[in-house]
Amino acid sequence: MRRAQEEDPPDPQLMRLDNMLLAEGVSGPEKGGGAAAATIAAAAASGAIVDHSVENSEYRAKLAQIRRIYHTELEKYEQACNEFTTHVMNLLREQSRTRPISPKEIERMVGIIHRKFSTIQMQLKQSTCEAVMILRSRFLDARRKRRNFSKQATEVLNEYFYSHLSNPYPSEEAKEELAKKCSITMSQGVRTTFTVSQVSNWFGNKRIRYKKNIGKFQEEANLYAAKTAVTAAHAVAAAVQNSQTNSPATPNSGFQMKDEDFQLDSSDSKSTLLSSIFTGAYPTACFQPDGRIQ
DNA sequence: TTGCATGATTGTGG
DNA sequence: CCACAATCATGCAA
Repeated sequence: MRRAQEEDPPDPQLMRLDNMLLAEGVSGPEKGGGAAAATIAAAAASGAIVDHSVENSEYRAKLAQIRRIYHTELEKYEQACNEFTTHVMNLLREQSRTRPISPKEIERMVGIIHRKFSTIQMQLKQSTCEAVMILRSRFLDARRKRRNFSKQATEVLNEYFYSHLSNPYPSEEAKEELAKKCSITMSQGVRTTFTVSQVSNWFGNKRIRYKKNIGKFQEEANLYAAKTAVTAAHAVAAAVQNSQTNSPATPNSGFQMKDEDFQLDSSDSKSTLLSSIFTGAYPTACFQPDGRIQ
């Protein structure tokens, strides 16, 4: 009775809960996850890749389970509320024989009962919302589902990165190309798609991390530089037969990012590392950062 | 179990 | 919208 005013206004929180349940497809008509599918589609469109076959169905199954529980509970409450109301009405009717009972009193009693049950409903809605949120975060937050790319995919990306060290900003088309290549090489595992945004992410991360600690990446850089150099050398060898150039490797210089301050000083250890590689296996290759043979 | 590697997201600036 | 920087959350090896 005391808390009559608590529930009287249309309660913004309840509306929020209702809206969310509706949006998630928990309340509302039972259909094969129209809203749920939309949610997933939206997540996928925004760059978060959801593995379609397995994850999607699992998500839907769980959501359907939540929906089932929600509806049965709701129905139970509804029923209980009605039963209780009629019961109280009968009692009042009984009492009306011994004392006068005003319609106002009846109304008041009914109101109290309904409010009581609506708070219970509210709790149900709240916990359902929580369950859905947890489910969503479990299944739709890509960060929780991070998988390392396959070795081959990383290889492809690294090859491009180190062969375009002077300007490691692939164009849109280049990104698409890379994404395609990576998709092909990512045969094993669940993931079958490699998107442009993943390529962008990768290059973004790579650039910043390379720049942050160039030393750490030297070995890798030399590896890929040598790799591209040797392939390029083969290509060029077909065209240019007199490869008399035998200068020691002029290491990757002039790594330019958008920031001016980002520049490789081509002075230190890498020269020795490079020459060790080049004197061994690729003595004739004199490469540029962007992979061109000089 | 811990520390580092790494893919994705968020916030900021151009 | 893009790149960057910082940060998150997970994967993985020591």
